[in-house]
Amino acid sequence: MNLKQLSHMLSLSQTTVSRALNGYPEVNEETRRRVMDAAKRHGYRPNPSARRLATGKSGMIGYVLPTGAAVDIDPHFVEFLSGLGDYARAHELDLVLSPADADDEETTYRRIVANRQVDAVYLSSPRPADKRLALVNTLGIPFIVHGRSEGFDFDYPYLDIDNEGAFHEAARLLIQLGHKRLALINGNERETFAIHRERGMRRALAASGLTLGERHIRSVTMTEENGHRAARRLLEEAEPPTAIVCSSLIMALGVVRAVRDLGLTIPGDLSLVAHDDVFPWLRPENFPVPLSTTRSSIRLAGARVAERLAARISGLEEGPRGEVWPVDLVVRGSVAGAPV
Amino acid sequence: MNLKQLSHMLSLSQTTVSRALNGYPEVNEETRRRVMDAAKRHGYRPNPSARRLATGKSGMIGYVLPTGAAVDIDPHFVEFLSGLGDYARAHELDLVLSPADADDEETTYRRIVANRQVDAVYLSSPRPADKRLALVNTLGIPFIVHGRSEGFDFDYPYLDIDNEGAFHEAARLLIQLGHKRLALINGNERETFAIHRERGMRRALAASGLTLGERHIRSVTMTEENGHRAARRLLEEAEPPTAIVCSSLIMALGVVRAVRDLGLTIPGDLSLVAHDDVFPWLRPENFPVPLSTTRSSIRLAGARVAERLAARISGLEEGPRGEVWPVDLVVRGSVAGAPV
DNA sequence: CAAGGCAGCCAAAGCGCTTTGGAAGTCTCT
DNA sequence: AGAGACTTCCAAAGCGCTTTGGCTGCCTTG
Repeated sequence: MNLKQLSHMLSLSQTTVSRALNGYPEVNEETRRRVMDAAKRHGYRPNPSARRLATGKSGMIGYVLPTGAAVDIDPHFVEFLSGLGDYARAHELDLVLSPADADDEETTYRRIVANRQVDAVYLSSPRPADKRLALVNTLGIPFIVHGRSEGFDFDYPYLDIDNEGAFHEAARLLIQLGHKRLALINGNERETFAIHRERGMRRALAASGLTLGERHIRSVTMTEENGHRAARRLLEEAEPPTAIVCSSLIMALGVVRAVRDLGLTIPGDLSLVAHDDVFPWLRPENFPVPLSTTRSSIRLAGARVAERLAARISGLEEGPRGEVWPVDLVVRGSVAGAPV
Repeated sequence: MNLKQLSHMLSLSQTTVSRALNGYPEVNEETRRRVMDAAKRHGYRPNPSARRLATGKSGMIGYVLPTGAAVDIDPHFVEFLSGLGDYARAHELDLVLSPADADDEETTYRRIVANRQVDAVYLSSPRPADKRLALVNTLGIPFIVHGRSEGFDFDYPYLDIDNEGAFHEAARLLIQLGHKRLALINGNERETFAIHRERGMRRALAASGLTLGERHIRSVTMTEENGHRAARRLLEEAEPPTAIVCSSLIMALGVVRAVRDLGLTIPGDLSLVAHDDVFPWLRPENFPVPLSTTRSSIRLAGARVAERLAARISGLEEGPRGEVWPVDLVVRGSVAGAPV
C-alpha cells in the first residue's frame, strides 16, 4: 500500500494525502480525518526510503564506533545505550552504528554526513581540542557531545557530569577525615573527563595546602588488571597513600584485590572512593567492604542525549547549550579516618 | 556530484555510467575505465538514499535491541559488537540498532522488514521455540542467529559455541578430581545456552552415576550480586557442593566473594570453573585465585556473524547452515581434588 | 549477400515520497 | 456586484539512482 494507491481510493491527490498525514495546515480537518482514518485502516506506512530521498531526513541518529583489533569498546557504552534506547524506542528513532578505523574516524564522519545517513550524531569520550568535534561542527550536522572538550573558540551542545566537582568532593571528604597522602587512579589522561577529575582533586588538596605527587597519580585504561597494578605500585611505595580515589568500579575491583594481596584492609589501612556509572551487574554496595562512590547514572545520560538529539532534529533545541549534571557522593564503609 | 552530472561530463548516458560503476558486463572495458577514472577523480559517490529507493537494498545490517526500564543490556553485547564492527568497518557495512519494547519485539521486526531498513538481521540470546526466530524466518529477511534455538521443524542459519560440550568437559574434569557434589550457577534458564550447559553437566554426572540435585542448580541473571547470593545459598546448605561451575565471569566475582564471606578457600574447600567470554576488562587469570574457565571469544563470534551476514546478503551463503565452535577448557588454580 | 547474433550504448520508466506553483471555489468587504 | 483574500485541493516536477526494452552498427555464418 503506497501513497498513490491510498490517494486513489480516497479520490484525492497524493499531495493532499501527504499533507494531511504530515500535519500541514492547508487541508480541511474533515478531509484530514478521512485520510488519517483510511491510512490507519489500511495500515499505510510511508516508505522511509522514498521519504529520505525526497526530504533528506532519515529518522535515525548516528554514532561512529571506533574499532580495531587493539580497540576495546568501553563497557559503559552498553549502559548508555540502554538509556538511549529507552527514549529512542518511544519515538521510533533508530541508532546507526558506523564502525570506523579508530585512527581515522574522519572519513566515516564525512561519509555519513555526505550520505545523509543520519539526522544527528553524538560523540562520546571527547578529548581537549577533539578533532571529531571540530569536524562535526563544521560539517553542520546536528550533534551533541556526551562529555566535554576544551580549548575551542566556539561553543557546542553537550551533556556532561560534574566530574571536577565530584572528585573535588570526594577528595575533600578524605582530607576532612585526616588523610594527607591521597592518590588518584584515573582513566585515560587524554580524555577530558580524566583531566577534570584530576583538576577537582588537586583543587581540594590545594585548599588544604596539600598536593598530588607525580607518583600518586596513574592514568590507565579502565580494566580490573590495570586497577590492580596501579594500586600495587602505589601501595608498595615508601610512603604509600592512605586514600585512593579511583575512576571506575571495574578498576576498584583490582584495587581491592591489590589491598588483599598486600595483607592490608579497607578502610583500616586504606580508604577508597570510586566513581560509579551505575551498572546493573556490579554494585558498589556489594563490594567486600561497601564502596563509597561518586555516582551518576550513565543510563539516564543516554536517555537525555537521545531526547536532546530528537529535539535538535525537530528544531526544538538550538544553539550551543551545555548541560552539566551534579554527581552524588555516596558514603559507604570504604572510607574512614586516616590511620595514625 | 551526481550521476547525471558525471554522465554529462563523460558524454555518456546515466545507464552506461551506472552500469560501468556497478560492474555490469555490457560495457566496454575501455569505457569502464574512463568512467571509473572520472568517478574517482571527482569523488563521485552514489547517493545511498536514491540507490535504496531503486534497489531496496540498504547496505546495513540490523539488530533489534530489547529495551525498557527493567531491561538491562547484556554487557557481553559490547564485546560482540567489537567483533562485528571489526568486520563491518572493512566492508562499509553499518549496523542499525532498533530499540524495541522488550515485551513486543515483533512489531519492530515487522517494521524494519516492511521498511526494508536493513538487508539482514541477527538475533541473539535465543530461547527454545523462540518467536522472533519463527517470525524472522517467515518474513524472509536474511538472518543469522547467534546461539541456537530448539523445537522448530525447520532449520536455520546460526553460529553457536558448544555450550553443552564445554560444560560437559568442565564437569568431567571436576568429577575426575573426585568431586561428587557439583553445583551449577547458570544464566537465565529460559535461554538455550543455559539449557545446553545444564545438559552438558548432567551428562557428565550421569556418566559417573551422579546427579545434579534440584537445590544444586541456580538460574539467575548474570550479575555479581546474583552470583554471590546463589553461591551463599549453595554453600550454606547441609551438604554443600565441593565444586561449582558458573556461567559467567561476572557471577564468578560474586562466588569468590561469597566463599570469602564464609571463611572458605578456593580451591581448598571449593573448586570453581566459570565460562569466560573473554572481556578485556576482566580476566580470569587475575582472579585472587586464577580461575579455570571454559573459554570462547565472543568478539570473534561477532566478526564471524558479520562475515556470514555479508555473505548472505550478497548471495554467497545460502540455506540453513549451522556452525558450532568448540570451547577451550583452560585449567588454572581454582580447581583441585575434592576435600576429604 | 541476407540473416542472425552480439557487443555497446541510450531513452525513459520506474522506485514512492515531498513540495512548488498554481487553480478553483468560498468569503469578506466596499 | 466585483475585487481581494483565504481556504482547499491538484498536477507535475523533483530527489538520484537502477533497470527495462530497444536501437545501432559490426561481425559471423551459410
